[in-house]
Amino acid sequence: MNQTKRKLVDATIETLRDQGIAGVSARTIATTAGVNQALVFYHFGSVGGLLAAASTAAAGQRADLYRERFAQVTSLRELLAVGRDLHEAERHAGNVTVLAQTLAGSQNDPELAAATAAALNIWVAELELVLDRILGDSPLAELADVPGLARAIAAAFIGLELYGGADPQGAEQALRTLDSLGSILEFIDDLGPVTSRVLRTKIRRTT
Amino acid sequence: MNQTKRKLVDATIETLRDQGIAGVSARTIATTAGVNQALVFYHFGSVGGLLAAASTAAAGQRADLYRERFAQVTSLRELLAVGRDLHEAERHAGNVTVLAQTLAGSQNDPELAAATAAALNIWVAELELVLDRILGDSPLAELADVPGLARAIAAAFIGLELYGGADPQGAEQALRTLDSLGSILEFIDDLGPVTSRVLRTKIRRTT
DNA sequence: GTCTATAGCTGGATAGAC
DNA sequence: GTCTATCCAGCTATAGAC
Repeated sequence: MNQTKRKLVDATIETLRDQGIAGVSARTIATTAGVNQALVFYHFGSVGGLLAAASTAAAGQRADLYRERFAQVTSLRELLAVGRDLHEAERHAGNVTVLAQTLAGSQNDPELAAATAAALNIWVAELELVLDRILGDSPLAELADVPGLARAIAAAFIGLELYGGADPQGAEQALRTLDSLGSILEFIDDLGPVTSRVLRTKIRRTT
Repeated sequence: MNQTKRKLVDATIETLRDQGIAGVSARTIATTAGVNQALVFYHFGSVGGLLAAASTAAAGQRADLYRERFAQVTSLRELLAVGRDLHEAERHAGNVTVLAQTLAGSQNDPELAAATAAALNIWVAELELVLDRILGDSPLAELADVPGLARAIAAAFIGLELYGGADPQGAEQALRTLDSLGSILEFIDDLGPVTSRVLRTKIRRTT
């Protein structure tokens, strides 16, 4: 990848983090990158194209970084802990914000919507791997189908990220509660065979 | 409230729903409202002021509408069902999208951030009421503190809304899984006294 | 309270020199 | 591959007629 292209992608992430989707333009990005505004169109065709590329790049790079951490997760609580770390680290780097903001921008830009969905799927795929491994034969796996759960977690994570932008304390409060919920789910995970069977039956009856 | 002001607020909601935060401007909103663009500044001072007003209005009106439904909720599953209805109904009306998009716009606009946080708190307050009533003395209430849980639910809901804009099928999959998770939590809610005690002990040990 | 008109700026996008 | 220069559309915001 070209040096200038990379600079533009990095600058897009930075601009998205600091200004939000409403603050991005070929000019603001190019200024941040220290290159000429026309290069946005030369390299990416349009601002939307650059946003899409940045969205994909941010997700790809970061998922690579966290793959090893994910691989070591053996419980829901640990998964939550990784999520917390990721939240902290990426809040400053801006990679989660990129997803949140491009997601918001996807409303009126089908091309960006496709790219953002693809970027999100990178994370979702990682989550599916972890969940498959963690849940294994626990009662949780039986009903909380892994693909759906992975998507719910990713969406909730994005929502929390955005929420934190408007109300940091509220978001922190929510995060603490999620830790507690993790304990509950872990409890389910550790159920004895008898109680576990009761749960299974109960669940089958309600679905 | 003035007729024109109302028209502008309604048009803002509509524009936010159809174009996203990146697509709003005094002109696009005024055109949708069928009034002159200068009136945005006359009535609301700035586009940001109008966004803030729309955010507050959308949340207030809708919370009023759903208060009765919320009051009849007696279980987590029912709460989820109301959430699903709200999701469906408001996706078309655009009131949830307003929150999601103004939340995204809050990144670089402190005034809008404050207004959006206030709007979200309207929903959070409703949720707290319901959760307090539902959870009562269940084992869940002991650790999943209600204020944090209410905020987590609101944030997740917003995240799902945004996610649905980029990947409708993925969002639907996630929603289905949340229904299942509701069953699990209800199971916890119905635990016998013995198992319930085991859970409490376990939880105390981990926090 | 609502309109027209306009100043002044920033936006996307392209042509063409280098 | 990068730059300057430029077109034109759209933007916020204000002044002033009605």
